[in-house]
Amino acid sequence: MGDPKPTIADVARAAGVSKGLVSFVFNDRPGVAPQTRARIREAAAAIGWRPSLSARSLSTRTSFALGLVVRRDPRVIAADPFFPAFIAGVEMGLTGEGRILVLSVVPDADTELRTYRRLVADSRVDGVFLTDLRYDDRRLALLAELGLPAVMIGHPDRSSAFPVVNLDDAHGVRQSVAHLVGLGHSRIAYVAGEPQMVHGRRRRDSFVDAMTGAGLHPDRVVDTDFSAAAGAAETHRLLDAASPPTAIVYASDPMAIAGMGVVHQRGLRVPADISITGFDGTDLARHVYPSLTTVVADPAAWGREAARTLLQLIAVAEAPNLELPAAELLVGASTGPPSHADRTPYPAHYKETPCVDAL
Amino acid sequence: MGDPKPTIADVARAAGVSKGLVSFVFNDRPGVAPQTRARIREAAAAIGWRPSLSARSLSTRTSFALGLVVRRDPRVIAADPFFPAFIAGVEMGLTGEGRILVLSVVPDADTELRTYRRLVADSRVDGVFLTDLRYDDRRLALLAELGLPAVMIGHPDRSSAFPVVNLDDAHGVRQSVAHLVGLGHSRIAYVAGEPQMVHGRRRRDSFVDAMTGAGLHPDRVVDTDFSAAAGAAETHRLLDAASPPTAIVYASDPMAIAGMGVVHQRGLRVPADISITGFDGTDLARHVYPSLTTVVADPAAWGREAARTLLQLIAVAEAPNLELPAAELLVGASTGPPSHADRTPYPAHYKETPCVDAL
DNA sequence: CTGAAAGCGCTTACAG
DNA sequence: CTGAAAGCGCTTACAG
Repeated sequence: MGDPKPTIADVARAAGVSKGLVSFVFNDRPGVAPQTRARIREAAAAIGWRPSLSARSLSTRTSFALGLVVRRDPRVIAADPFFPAFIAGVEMGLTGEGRILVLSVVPDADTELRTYRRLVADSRVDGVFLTDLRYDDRRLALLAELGLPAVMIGHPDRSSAFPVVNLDDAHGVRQSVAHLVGLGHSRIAYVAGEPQMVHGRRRRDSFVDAMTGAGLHPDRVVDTDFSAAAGAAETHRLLDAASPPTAIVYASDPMAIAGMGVVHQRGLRVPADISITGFDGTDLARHVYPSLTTVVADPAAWGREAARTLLQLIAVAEAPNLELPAAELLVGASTGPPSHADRTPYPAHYKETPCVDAL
Repeated sequence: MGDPKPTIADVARAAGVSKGLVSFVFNDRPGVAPQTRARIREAAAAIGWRPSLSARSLSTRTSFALGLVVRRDPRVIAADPFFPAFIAGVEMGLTGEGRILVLSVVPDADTELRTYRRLVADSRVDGVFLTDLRYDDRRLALLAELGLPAVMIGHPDRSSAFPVVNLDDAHGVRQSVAHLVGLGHSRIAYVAGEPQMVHGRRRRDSFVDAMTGAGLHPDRVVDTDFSAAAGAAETHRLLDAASPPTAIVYASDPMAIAGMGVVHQRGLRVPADISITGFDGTDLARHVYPSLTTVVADPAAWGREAARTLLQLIAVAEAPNLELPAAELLVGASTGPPSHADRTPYPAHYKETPCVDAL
């Protein structure tokens, strides 16, 4: 058997007070004499008692946990550096708060909504992080109906009572366009993410705006599912066009790297023939050749601040919106001036007759 | 107020039985007449009652949750496709079991051990997944002491009472070596992961064994921290050697892709000058140029089976070890026969005098 | 500022 | 096969 776990009654007995008083002390409620408070703390420490979470959960209807439900294709999420960094950041924001993170990965919208319902029905979480907001996102109404506190990661498409923690990633897209225009590009394409996602379309819109603002036609914009495969396929399509782009802006680093692979496969050079920019600032982007010009954000800071905001919302029923430093362009070696004349694609046997032999 | 949530008492009243009997039915305990059982189920469904998890947790000392504590540098984990896929698999194994996943990302060993202690002290989880097993892994003794059920993802370095769900990844490394040897390579290098991790060293050992078995000297083996930066740095070092390798086997796809970047940066060709193989079978590996020869495993299946094993262990106090299909080599375009003669590195201005212009 | 008691909503021997 | 009661370990009005 060993020593049975001490309970609040043991502490009360040791300190010569009632259980209620011990509870008051451990919940920082006023109305306990400082010396009594100290005596109770000492008694608890001596006995090695900590309040039972299960018991507290039952009487306070609190779970001391936060939830993150991720609706993504596992294949896509595996290539996306956002979530691991975001989660690590959330963890930082939770440190010392005695709360944990409940994670769920779901394949589709129905499962997603069912998962939230269930988390609430079982009192599994005290609040949730809303990532990957979509247009007409059904989660907003559901969570409002369920009365579950939530913090939105990025702005939604409509007003909502939940606080927003935002990081302006569109800024990085605008910088990408400005950078390319500054280099002399005019035929710039954009390989977007999922258009159903608010951040996906917002980035795309900011590309269109930046192009229009520069007096250029944003007529080479394609949507994808964010996968490397889609990035590669759309790159082929763009390059097959009668008037192919001289630069391509991608909505993610994996897609940009896949696109770079396509460019190389077709015997074209980066950036001499095609300039390429990514989005995410992944570690890998710095180590491909040529190193990727990309947009870096700080998803860990995003997670940390989102956690703090959610904890505040849960604690005092309201929390202000928060704006984080915008995503910034990091210029690598994958962007450069376009060639002065339009070039036709180089012969596909480039790779069979490698340049190095020709030197 | 709305309608207060129904309790077990409401169901008992509606069914005309005692609360205890309702509890028996919902816990599938024997000794309830089938018709009574049905009547109680109906009453509960009509009322919309589900047992309160908090109340069950308090009386049964069960949390209905499983834990995963990941000790990894967020930057490295972001590039590693293992965890997202593994977690998605765990989710599949949990479906319909009414259990959730608690995730924690920690930076170091002390925090890691403290996290397990805390999960147990607060009865947060009924069992945990042990990934990234290390030599002299202190978690094994700690969890045994705490009495927390655990399932080991891969074999540990010593015997342990916890069940193992294994996937032979070393097989893929052996296949990589055999593939390269078959192509005619003899100077094959290995860029390993962290040597403190059992799977890291086991893969490295199997590389050494495979080389020795082929009558070759495994004298080009370097350790890394699994980061793309380390993969790139070690690649430079290997290629700077007096007798550089003609093929490099990497312990991860991100390192292999970074290594490929280095090779290209130095004006060498893949695979004409250097063959490269990776490990993980990431989506991106198929879309770099040339496409990466890599080793594919099924981390989602690993997660699913690990979840099932852990649930079984928790339910009946024991579960058998499980062996999953081994990781298999997937040949891409990044491996080919070596050049017949030793070549010196090509001039660094390769990229300034591109081959395509020379055509 | 303090104490005794009810309540959170289940589970589980125990007696019948 | 069934019922009444104690217990899980807290929190929280309520009375003093």
